[in-house]
Amino acid sequence: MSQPYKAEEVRKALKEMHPFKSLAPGRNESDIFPKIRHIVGNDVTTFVLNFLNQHDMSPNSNFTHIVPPLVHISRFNRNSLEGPVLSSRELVSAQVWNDDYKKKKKSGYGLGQCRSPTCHSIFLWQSKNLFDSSPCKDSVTYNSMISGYARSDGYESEAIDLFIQMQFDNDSARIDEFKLTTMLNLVAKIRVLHYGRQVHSFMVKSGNDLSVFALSSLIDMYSKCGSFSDACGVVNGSVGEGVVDLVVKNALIAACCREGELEMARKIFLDNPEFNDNVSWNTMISGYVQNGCEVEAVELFKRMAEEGFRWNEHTFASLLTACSALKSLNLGKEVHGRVLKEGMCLNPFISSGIVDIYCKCGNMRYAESVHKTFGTNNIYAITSMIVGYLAKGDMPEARRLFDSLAEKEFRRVDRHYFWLRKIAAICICSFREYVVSDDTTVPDTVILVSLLGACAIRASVDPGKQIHAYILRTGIKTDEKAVSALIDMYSKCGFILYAQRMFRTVSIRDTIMYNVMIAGCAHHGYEYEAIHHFEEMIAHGLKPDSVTFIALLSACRHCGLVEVGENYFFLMTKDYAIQPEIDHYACMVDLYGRSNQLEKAVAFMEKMPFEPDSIILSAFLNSCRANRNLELARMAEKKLVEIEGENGNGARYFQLASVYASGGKWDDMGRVMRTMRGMDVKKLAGCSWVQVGNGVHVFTSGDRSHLEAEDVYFVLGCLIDELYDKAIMDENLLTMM
DNA sequence: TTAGGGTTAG
Repeated sequence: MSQPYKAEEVRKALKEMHPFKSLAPGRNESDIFPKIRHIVGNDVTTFVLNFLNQHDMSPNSNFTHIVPPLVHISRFNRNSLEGPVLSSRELVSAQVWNDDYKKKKKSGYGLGQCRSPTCHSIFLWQSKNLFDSSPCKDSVTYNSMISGYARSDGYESEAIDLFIQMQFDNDSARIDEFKLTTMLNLVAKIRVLHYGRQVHSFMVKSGNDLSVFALSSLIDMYSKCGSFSDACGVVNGSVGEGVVDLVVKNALIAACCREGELEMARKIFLDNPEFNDNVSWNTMISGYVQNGCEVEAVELFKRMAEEGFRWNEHTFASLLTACSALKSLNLGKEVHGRVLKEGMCLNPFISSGIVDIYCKCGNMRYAESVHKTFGTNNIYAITSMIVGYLAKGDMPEARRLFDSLAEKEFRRVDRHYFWLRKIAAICICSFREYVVSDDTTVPDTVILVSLLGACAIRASVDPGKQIHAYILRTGIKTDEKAVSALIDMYSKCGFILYAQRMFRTVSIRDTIMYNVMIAGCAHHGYEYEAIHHFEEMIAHGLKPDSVTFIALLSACRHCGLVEVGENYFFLMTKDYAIQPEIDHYACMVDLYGRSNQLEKAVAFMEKMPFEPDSIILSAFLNSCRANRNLELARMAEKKLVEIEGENGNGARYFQLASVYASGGKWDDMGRVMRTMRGMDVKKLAGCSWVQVGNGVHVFTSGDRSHLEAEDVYFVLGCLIDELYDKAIMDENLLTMM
């Protein structure tokens, strides 16, 4: 027996949509009903989605009762209100899995991404009502309901309960292959290995473990639950040989990539390549990205098109992740252009990926622009932007974006939202407040690393020390990343001796830890120690990366070690195959400039594979000023105007004016000053600060406004005298030698 | 009618 659900009732339900009145004051249902009917004849699904997107769909909402008829129409009754009589089972199916949902999911525009977060639960809530009221439930009814629960975040235990309960309640609803693969899908999602083993045992006992659906689901479940050997065991260890089903093959490739077994993944991928589809290529590209092989991912991306496969949203999403990791602004812009051409910018994965690239490259202006154009409701894009502003130390902007979240409908239980609350601790609260206000959750080391990073940016040693003490007191196990963050924090807050002491006490060091230590030594004028640490890391068999060389070259430029710097630059490309980035080139130009070798700096800039950016030219301008070389300064000015435009960065014009002033070229200086006129040019004064007790004391050049300025300048005078005496002594010593 | 593989944040 099926419960009928007639079209007439749908019409009645629609006519009773009294809450519509509250949407537009003055309208009544007679205005609304023709509109609905009109839409039903065209694209009702869009209407339903927009409706769901625009309104509160919590279970207590006034609108919830109209969801079933709307979904009903969208699924079964496109062209008229007169339609077939539907059973409750069909309605359950319609609401949990309507055709449009599947189509949209396949094209990358899943409902989960385009409607408000509360809506999915309302589909389920309505489905459950229908399911409970249905007098006749068969196996398919149960499958639909279990599948609906399994795919909805937060309803996983309901799926398990229903799966168990069904075996006691209903003789006609037997456990079949559909239910078992659905349960495997659920286990893969919640990642509980022993549940997976139970379902697998059940499949073997009931003879449901041999179909290609079972195989792919089992491989996926074991892989996602962290048991790669079990995933391989599903195909009897014959990985890559005789895999007949493409989905099974792709599941295996994905499992290998997840495990970091890229060579094995590549072997399976290249075995019978004629069977590969877009998913195979996308899985392989994504595998390279997941394992830090971004360059290979970009190469494969190119080959994919060459071999006649079409890029889709998944392909671009992986490629964007690769560009972010490479921090390549040029590549990012190229991909951005391609994405615009392909019309994929509405996909939330894609738009947030583009925002992320610009944030990682530090170009917040572009990031803001993309973010505003392609939707401001993407929590990933907002997270990237907050982190981008934090990395630049721009706390007010980070705070502004965080506050904007309060107006949006992100789910409070969403783990992304949960993470953002941690950022709030960085932006807004002190660590002490964070610990007190959030004492139900012990922060993990990753959170602590973020907090320490913020302390380092703000050069706030006190909260940094609090966090260090908290780690020691609570006995939280610190990994290499946490120790590196502590070393970095102490170093950037000016406490290089603490940083060095901490570094010495650690027995296991990785490349990142050496990088922060080398950079710390370089910044504090311990150039030879920086070089010593580099040699030590090589001796320990660690592989330096591009950051290592930025830190090393930075050390060289601070003490004018031109030849040593040149050697490292050469070593980096030849021995370690590291492609120099713009930061490496900037270090070299600065190194030549500071050593008064302007011709070498110019020759080096001319050989660069890309145009010098404003940072390089700015460093070069400083050298021109020190050397009073006005001809080269004019050349740099021309380039700067090309890069930044006539209305470029005001600080650069100040810099340029001071170059001309230092050479007595008052006409040129006047010209630059006139260019600045009418522009909103502000120069942020450089300043130093020192924390004494609970107070921070800030000093700018020539500033005598401090209450104790007289004493401060007296001590400063003594220090200058002492340095002067030392310089004289050094000079005498050199003469004697 | 209901099940399988590939895409984002620290």
